[in-house]
Amino acid sequence: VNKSDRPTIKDVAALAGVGIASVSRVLNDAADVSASTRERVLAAVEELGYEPDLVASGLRRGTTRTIGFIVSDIANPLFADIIKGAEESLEARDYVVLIFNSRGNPERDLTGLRLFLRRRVDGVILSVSGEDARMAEALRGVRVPVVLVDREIDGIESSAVLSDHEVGMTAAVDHLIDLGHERIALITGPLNLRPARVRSAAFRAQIEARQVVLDENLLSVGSFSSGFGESSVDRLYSLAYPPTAVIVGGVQLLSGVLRGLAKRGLQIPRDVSLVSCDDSPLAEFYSPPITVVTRDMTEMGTLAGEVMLAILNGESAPVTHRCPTRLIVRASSRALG
Amino acid sequence: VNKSDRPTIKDVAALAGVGIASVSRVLNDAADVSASTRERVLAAVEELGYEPDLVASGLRRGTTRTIGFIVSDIANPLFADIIKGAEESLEARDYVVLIFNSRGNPERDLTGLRLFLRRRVDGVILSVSGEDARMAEALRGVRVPVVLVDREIDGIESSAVLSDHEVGMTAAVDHLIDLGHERIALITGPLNLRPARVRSAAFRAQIEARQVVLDENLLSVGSFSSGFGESSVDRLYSLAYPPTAVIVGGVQLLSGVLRGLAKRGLQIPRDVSLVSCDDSPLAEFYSPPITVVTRDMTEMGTLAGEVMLAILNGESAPVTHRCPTRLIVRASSRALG
DNA sequence: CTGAAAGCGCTAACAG
DNA sequence: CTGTTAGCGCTTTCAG
Repeated sequence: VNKSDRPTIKDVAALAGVGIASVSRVLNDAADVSASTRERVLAAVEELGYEPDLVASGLRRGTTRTIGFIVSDIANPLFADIIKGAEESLEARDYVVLIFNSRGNPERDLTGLRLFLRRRVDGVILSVSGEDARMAEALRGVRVPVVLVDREIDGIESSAVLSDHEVGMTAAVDHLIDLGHERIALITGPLNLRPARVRSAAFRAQIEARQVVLDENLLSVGSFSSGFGESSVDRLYSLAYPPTAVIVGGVQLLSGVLRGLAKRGLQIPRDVSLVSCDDSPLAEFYSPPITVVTRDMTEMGTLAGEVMLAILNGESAPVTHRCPTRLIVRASSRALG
Repeated sequence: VNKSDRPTIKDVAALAGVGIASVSRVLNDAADVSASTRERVLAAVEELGYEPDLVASGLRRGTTRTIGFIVSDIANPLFADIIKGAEESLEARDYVVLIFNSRGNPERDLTGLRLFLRRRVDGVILSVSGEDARMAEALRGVRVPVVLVDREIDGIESSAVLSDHEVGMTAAVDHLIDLGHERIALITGPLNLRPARVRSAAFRAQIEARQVVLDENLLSVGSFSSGFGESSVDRLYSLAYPPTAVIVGGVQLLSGVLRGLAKRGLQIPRDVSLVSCDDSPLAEFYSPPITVVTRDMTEMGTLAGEVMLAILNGESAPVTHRCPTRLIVRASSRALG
């Protein structure tokens, strides 16, 4: 036994009466070891309660079998699903996923990235809080595989798993216009985050494609927070010509929007039709149930994990996967009039 | 420069024209180094973009400045808040939090614990999926600090941060009885998880304390899933004497209960009064808004982090913190009749 | 004040 | 088939 109270490979070797290399062999390769050696080693491992030190082995091997995942908001259930998916594919190959929550703060993105690199993670998956130049700069020096999830960073050509927000948003706009709406508002997060950026671009594009006049006053782009949802409603319904329909671009935004609408006594769908991006228990069980654009986050995570594994296995060419979004029509949207 | 493309302390030392020990000194102690040496080292670090290898330093120092956190369900926003709190206190002291999601599977709890120990985390915080004997056994051999969050494990005397579910549940029962309800149902998760165990014990105790007849048929104890909520409602409303009020013991259970109630055309609070444990956007914005027993999860996380830091700093005596729960009366509960 | 040297625990040649 | 040995990159005595 050694000075510390935690057994090392030496202790196991001594107890088993073999060399430390044999212990290592039994625990790893399992190749070319006699049955008797194996047995004695295993017995010693058992008796000592030995757990190999992955820090030491990582130092020696140069790999930690750890993937770092930076998410912009762990409180958002969508991310929980992505993470779950990524864990599933990665853990199947004996990688463990380390999660860092940057909480909407691009500064923390950088901190998290540095943290991971110093800990020698084998790869990073990013759903960061900011897609800015500093992140691009930081990423340029990264020598491990990088996979972006629903994020795009200028000048960085890494693999990515992206949602087809265009399709979903286009469907949402079409749905409302088909119902006779022309004054459609969009409330969404900051343009430096892909979901908001792509959604608002698709929104503008489809409004114009359908020959509807685009009123810039009906665009409310700012943050994904519930508070921004509420203040946006306040502003929109102070307009001379308020919207007859609202598209909400985010789960937590929805809470705020509902609160704002309720506060003003506006009823859904009588006074306003609502479509929200990303499903949630609130959207599903609200009365009336909210029409949403939904997507399979778990699948995106799984895909991200698989892409990571592929890179780790040497398939080097960066790939981009696009994941579908689709409209689920519920009771919050109805014909104008 | 060395064979790999990542600079090491040696490269820095060579470039600065000093010994590697000096580099280490500059980067750590910062004690007893001449200004000129410091400058040259710092310049070399900058030029090379050197990032110290925490795996190597961890091996040498015997500490990784990493705390492992096992949560039973990362998709539950409550846990996101706990994690956020823990991160805040721990990161302030330069520890990083590694999260493992056991997804309601006690088997995965064990896997996660082993993973953490092999990676030489400096401590573990547990909100595990099962409080069983196997976990107790596994924990007995752990030589790093352990902090339990809203969990209790027989035979393990580690520090813990616990919610006062008794107080909240007692208030909920009192509230409903005061409103004239006598047939009160409880739907909650498995008894091998503290929140469900304590809540149902408190429920029974207070029902009896108030001299109300306890009907075992009104107790629905099984899982925290939304599906169990729905099937429980089905069963409860097939009884000859269905409840007039229901206490729901969990956030995802609530979705299922609401669905079940809606399916049968039962209106809240006209046909049934509802109280739910733990607040959520769904509870807040449902119509009618749901009366809930709430608690500050972020604070629990912060506390857990602080307790961990205290142990890490050598304050050895295990402590148990109790965190308050309180009733928020909304529109889902009203006088019977 | 600073460099040389000895490991932390493990794996991967390299000889037996 | 198995033991010995040389590091992985870093921190920390121990002598200068």
